Amino acid sequence: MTEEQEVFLAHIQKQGLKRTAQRDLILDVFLRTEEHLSSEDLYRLVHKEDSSVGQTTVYRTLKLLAEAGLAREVRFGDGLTHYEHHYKHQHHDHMICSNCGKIIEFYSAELEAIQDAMAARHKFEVEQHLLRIIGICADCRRAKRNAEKSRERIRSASARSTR
Amino acid sequence: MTEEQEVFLAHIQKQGLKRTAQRDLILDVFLRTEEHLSSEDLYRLVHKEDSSVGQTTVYRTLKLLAEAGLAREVRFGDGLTHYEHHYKHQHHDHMICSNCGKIIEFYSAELEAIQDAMAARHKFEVEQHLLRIIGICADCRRAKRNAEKSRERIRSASARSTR
DNA sequence: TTATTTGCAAATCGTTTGCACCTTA
DNA sequence: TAAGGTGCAAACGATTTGCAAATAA
Repeated sequence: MTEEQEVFLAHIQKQGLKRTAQRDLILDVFLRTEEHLSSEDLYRLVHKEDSSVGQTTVYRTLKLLAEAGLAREVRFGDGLTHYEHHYKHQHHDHMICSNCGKIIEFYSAELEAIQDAMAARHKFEVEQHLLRIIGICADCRRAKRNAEKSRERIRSASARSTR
Repeated sequence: MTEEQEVFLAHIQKQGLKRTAQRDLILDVFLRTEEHLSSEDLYRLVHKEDSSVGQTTVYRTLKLLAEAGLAREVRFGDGLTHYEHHYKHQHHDHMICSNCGKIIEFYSAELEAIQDAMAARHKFEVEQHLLRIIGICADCRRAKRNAEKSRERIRSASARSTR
């Protein structure tokens, strides 16, 4: 039994809830991914392994995983709720590629320190914070540059042929 | 005519759209607020002044204001889309009180600089970024402290009377 | 006159809930 | 056996869309 499974079991028992095959499977599939899955994403993966599991159970179990401290809800602003691993995972922020959707995690102690200082200046007690940088990732920038070069080659070639 | 109204009119004409009484009113009401309104909030305010305007028109006009650069969509993660003034407004971030919902705007050049540096480190081209700090505001913290003190007074008073 | 806009109602989408049946402790 | 859990279908709430009637250019 992995540490995560133990944490989940402990949470379940502390709350007087019950261990079920569905919950075990959903946790298992969740732990096997390293993405920022939406409930629907996870449902599809779980459904592949046991098509009798319903969407509702996945929604409810993700809530449970969040309560147990194993998952963290993240709203990227696309209307979906995403979940990422949270157990023993350091706090971090996200860069999201608006072209390909890739998510890059990053952490900066300075950033954290300044945020705390800004909060303190407003006598604000921080519960959580969320930083999202949206833009174009290195791969997509390279692809874009290549596409431009390629267009240029075609242009100059056709200029030559019609000269 | 205010500068904002001119910007709106220019945008409308450039797009081959039409100026209407509803759009004028919605812009006017929007400009008179300094909050982070949801579409529903704005609808209620507009409705008070002209009850013939429909919700749909408010939704559509807010989209238009965002395109014209007069409003900015902000998702705080409460499921609603909020809009704030954007024209000639400097970029800023938000602290949101989880108790009373108050929104504090703040800006830190250092924060911006570090974000850009983090992006550069990942060869990431920033399009926009969003920082949200959630916690308890100064007022709510004070109220909480007072409530505690008051509870204590009652407790010690009743202890005295039953002694 | 003609393309655009309007308000309504219906549709949509992610998520939640009510409920009868099933399972765990 | 009692407390919980499940899957389905229906309900939900914010937003969007289809449409026929109204309006600006």
